[in-house]
Amino acid sequence: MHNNQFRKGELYSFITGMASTAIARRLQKKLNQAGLNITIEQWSVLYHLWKKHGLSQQELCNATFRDKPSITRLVDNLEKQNLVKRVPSQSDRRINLIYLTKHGQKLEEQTMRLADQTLTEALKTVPASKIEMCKEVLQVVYDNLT
Amino acid sequence: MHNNQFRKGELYSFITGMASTAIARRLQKKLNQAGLNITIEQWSVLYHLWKKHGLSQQELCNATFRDKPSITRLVDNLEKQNLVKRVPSQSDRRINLIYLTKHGQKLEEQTMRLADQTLTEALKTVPASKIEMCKEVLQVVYDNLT
DNA sequence: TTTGATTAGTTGTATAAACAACTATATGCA
DNA sequence: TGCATATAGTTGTTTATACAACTAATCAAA
Repeated sequence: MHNNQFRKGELYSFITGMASTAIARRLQKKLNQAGLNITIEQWSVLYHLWKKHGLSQQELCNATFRDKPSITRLVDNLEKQNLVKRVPSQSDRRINLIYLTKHGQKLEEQTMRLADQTLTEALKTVPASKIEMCKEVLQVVYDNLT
Repeated sequence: MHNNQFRKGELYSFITGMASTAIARRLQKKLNQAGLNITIEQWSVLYHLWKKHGLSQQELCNATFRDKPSITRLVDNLEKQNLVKRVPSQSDRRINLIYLTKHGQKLEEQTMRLADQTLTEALKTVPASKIEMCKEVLQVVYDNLT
C-alpha cells in the first residue's frame, strides 16, 4: 500500500534510467570533444577487451549484456575503425576471438580518464557511503531481473 | 585517491545503466506479452500525456529528456498507431499540441499496472529506506549533469 | 557413425537516439 | 514597419537495439 504508492511516484525515473542516460551523454560529449571518434557502446566493448584480450563475441554478449546481433554490428564498426580484429579460433571454427589493434589498445588510458572524470562530476556532492549503497541496490535490481 | 579507486571499480555499471536497462527490458517484455504493441519509449511519452493533456512537442522534449527529432518521430509512430493526435495550437502556429485518442487513454491503467509490477519485481528484497536513498542519489547525479 | 539438438555468429527489419541542416512562425528592437 | 534573432518542428544520416530467421560448426546419444 504505502510501498505501492511510493513506487508509483518513483516509476518514471527508475524505468527511464535518467541518471545513467545523463552519465552516458556526458561521457559521449567528452569523447567527442577529445576528437575520439567512438561511441559509448563501442567504448563498453573495448572496456572488456582491455581487461581481457581475445574474448569471443558470445563472451562480449555476456559481458556487455547485449544480444548477438548487437555485438556482431558493434564489432563490425570497431573493425571498420581499425580498433579490433576478428581472429577465427583454432579449436572451434564457429568462434571469433576479438583482439585489440594497437590503435584500440592506445585508447584505454585516455578514455578511462574521461570516464573517471565523468563519474567524478556525476557523483560530486554524493558521500561515498551513499554511492556504495546505491551501487548495491542497482546490483540487486539487476540480479532480480536477470 | 581512495575515492578514485572506488569509482574505477564502479565505472562500468554506472555508465552503462545496467539496472535501468534490465528494468526497461522487463517492462517491454510484459507489454509484448500483454499484446500491447508499444515500445517503452512510446510509453514514456504517453506517461506524461496521461498526467497532462495537450502538451507541445517541446514540452514533451523537456519532460522525457529527449531532443526534438526524437520526439517528432515518437509522435509520428504514436499517431500511426492512433494513440495520439497532433493539434495545431490556435495561438501559435509553430506549435503542435499532442492529445491522446480514446485508444491512447485506455492504455493508462493496464500499462501502469505492468510498470508497477516490474518495479515490484526489480525492488523486491530491497528495503524502502534504501530505495529512497538510491532514488535521491540518482536525482543528484541527474542534477549534477544537467 | 549418423542424426538431432545445441552453440556461435550473421542478416533482415523495425524502432530509437544524436547531430546537423533545414522551414516556418513569432518576437523584439531600431 | 522592418529586419535580425529566437523558437517549434521536420528531415537526413549514422549508429545502436530487439527480435526473428538463418547458416555453419560442434556435440551427444542412439
